[in-house]
Order: sequence, then C-alpha cells, then structure tokens
Amino acid sequence: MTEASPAARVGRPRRSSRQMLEDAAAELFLEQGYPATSIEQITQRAGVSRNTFFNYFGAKSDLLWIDLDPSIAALVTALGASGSEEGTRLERLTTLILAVAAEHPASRVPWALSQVELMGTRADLEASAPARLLALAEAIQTFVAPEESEFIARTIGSVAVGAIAAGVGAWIAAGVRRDRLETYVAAALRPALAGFTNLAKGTR
Amino acid sequence: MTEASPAARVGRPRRSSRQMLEDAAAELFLEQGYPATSIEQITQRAGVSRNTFFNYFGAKSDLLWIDLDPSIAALVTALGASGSEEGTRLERLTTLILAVAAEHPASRVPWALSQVELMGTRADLEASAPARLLALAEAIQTFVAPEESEFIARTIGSVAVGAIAAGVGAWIAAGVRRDRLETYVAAALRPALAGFTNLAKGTR
DNA sequence: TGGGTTCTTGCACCCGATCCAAAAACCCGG
DNA sequence: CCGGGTTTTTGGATCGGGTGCAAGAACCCA
Repeated sequence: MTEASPAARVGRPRRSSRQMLEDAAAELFLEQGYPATSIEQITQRAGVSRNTFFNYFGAKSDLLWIDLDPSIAALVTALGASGSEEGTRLERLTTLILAVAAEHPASRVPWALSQVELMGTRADLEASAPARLLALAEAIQTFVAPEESEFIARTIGSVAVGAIAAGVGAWIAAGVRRDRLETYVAAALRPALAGFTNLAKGTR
Repeated sequence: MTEASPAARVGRPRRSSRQMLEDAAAELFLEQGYPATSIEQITQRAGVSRNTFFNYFGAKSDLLWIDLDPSIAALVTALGASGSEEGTRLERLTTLILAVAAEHPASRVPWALSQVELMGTRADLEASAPARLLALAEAIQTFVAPEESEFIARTIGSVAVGAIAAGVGAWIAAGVRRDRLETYVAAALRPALAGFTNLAKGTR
C-alpha cells in the first residue's frame, strides 16, 4: 500500500514531499476529478519529479485511502497483538473492532468516499479496496482461528469485513451530522456475528 | 463486464473469436502465468487483431471470471425478478441464493481462482472482484429493502456477499473431492444471516 | 575532506485501455 | 447481381499508470 517512512537520520533528507503531494492531489481532484488528474499533474503542482510520487505512494489509488489506512492497519495489529484475555475470541473480536473504530479521528472522513460521484473515484476505489479488506479479513480469521474451525474462521472474517464496510459506509454517507463511527459499525457487526455464537453444536 | 453478444443476423458475422480467445488465454496463462501474458499474445495466438479482444471482453481481468460471471448474473436477475411468494424476504433470500448455487455447473470451477498462486492472478482478481460483488450486494439490498430499514438492508447485502464469497472460496479450495457448491454457501450463509431475523424489536 | 547512505530525478520501457476512421463481410431490397 | 445499410474487424494513434535503472544531489559522520 503506502511506503513506510523509516525516517532515516542518515543520507539525503526527504523533501517533506509527502504532505505536499497529498495536498496537491486533493486540490486537483476537487478541481478536475480523480480520473482526469494524472500523476504528472500532481507532482508538477507539488514541485517534484514524477518518479518521486512512487517514493511515497505505491499507486495513485493510495491517495484515496489516506484517511482510512491508518485505522485499518491499527485494527490488524490490534488483532495480532491481542493476548488471551477473558471471554471467547468471538466476543473479544467485536470489542477490539469497536475500540479501534472509537479511536478513529472524527475529522478524518475520507473525501474520496464521501464524494465518489463528484470526483469519479468509484472505479479505482473499488479496485483498490480488496487489498485492504482482505488483509483485514485474514487478520480476523487468524484471530478467531484458535476457537473455530478453519471454514468458520474464514467465514467470520469475510462476514465481519462485510459488516464493517457497511458500517463505515453508512457513517460516511450520514453527512456532517453523523454519529460516532462505532455506533454504525456496532449496529452492523452485532447482528452479523450473532449467528456464530454457539455454533459448536449445529452446522459445524 | 463482458460485452453482450446480441447475435445480430445482419451485418458482418463475428468470427467465432470469443471461444478462441478464451482458449488461447487459458493456454498462455498456464504456460507463462497471467501477468506475463499480454493481450497481444492472446490475440496473436487466437489469430485476431489486438483490438478485437476488446470487442469481446471489456478488460483482461474479465477472462478470470468466465466461469462465475454467468451465475452471478443469474443470481442478480433472480433477485430482481422474484415476485412476492410466501415467507419473509430474508428467508427467501437464502432460498434464492442456494437455488442459483445449485444450478451452477459442477464442472465450471474457475481455474483463475483455484490456481491463484500458480498463475499469479491474485492482483487482478482482487481488483476486478468488487465490480461483481458490489452488483450482488446491491441486488440483495434492494431485494430485502421492502422489509428492512435502509441501513439494515445495506448491511445484509454486504454480509451476505461476504458469506457467499467465503462459501465459494471454500468450495474452490476443497479440490477435486469437493462437495456441492450449495453445501458450502449454505454453511456460510446461514449463521451470517441468522442474526438479522427478528431484528425489528432491537437494534433497528 | 572523503566515504557511505538515502533521496531525487531523468530516461526508457511495458502494457492495459480508449478513440477513431477505414476496410471487410454479410444481408436484403431492388 | 448490384449497391445501400449494418456490424465486425483492423490499424494507427494516444494516454496514463507502473517498473527498472543509473546518475546525481544532499546529507551525516568519521
């Protein structure tokens, strides 16, 4: 996705181009729309070379996920780092997801998603979504894996991601008067995962 | 996705290029892998011009979905055409999905999916999946919309698609000794949708 | 002052995708 | 059997995202 910036304290320092690139891109996307804006235009406005863009972003579509990527990564690491506290992993899954959702800054509402039709981001947004969502699904799967069959673990991963996506989508679509993110995610996630409790005796 | 072929009985007849293109592509993907195979190579082996490819397929990645696209389309139309029989729409949703799954030919197991790592189809497969899955999610959403709130309808769409994907994935991964497709889809779909029944009094 | 390291840049290239105009192949009415 | 109307095929041109590479620039430290 996005190149990590190890902030090396040796060698040539980066020209702090990253933020400038993001800003230039946001401006141009608003002016002309996403598809009509070429990477060259972005780098031109930012005052750097075209290739420099790829030092900071792996793809043009990475710009669409600037607001969400940190929280997605946070959730993935949270799932990986969670020790064995009390409660079934399925219960703790919901808790963890909602906790990360609660920590997501209310200000960071992805313009690429809220203004899809205005900026024409849909196509690239769709194409670049699975890379994020599948990473999430896999993290969820391995998180619940110890207490579920492989098949059910995978299913929970897919289903949870679907629910999260629906929740986040509703949160974005709600407009400026929107409630807190956890509210939407919880409302979608709860019923989606309800059917997986006590599945031991049954379909498994 | 794939261009419709109205089979016009006037004008220049199509060379039966479509099947030839599919075959040539399948061969080349096996020989060299998907990313290493260019559209030009495919059309060359099929004996047609490069542009002809785009008369039959909207994108290279359409080749990856040859086996699944018909069933996806069938499900979408089935959801759209379903009159008002008995039972809640949520119940009929499962029935419809499983019916379409049951009609999917057992022979049509997408090689692009079963041989992901062998043929290197993952990246393009991911990028082209949402176009299909979102169409499905929307169809499901509008199907259950009359009996659910907008938010819950959307959530059901996302969650059901997640479950279906998990089921189909397991079906493909099961190898040649796989059971019938409906079995896997049912096992994933049932628990995923269970939590949405009798939601009227509660989270709604 | 001279490495070693990292960032930047230019250049070349590949490939998927789109657009357009011309030619080819067919059907049918006259 | 000849000449529109229609559709497919094709070639040519163009665009833009993405990759690879090698040279140079900017910095730190010894």
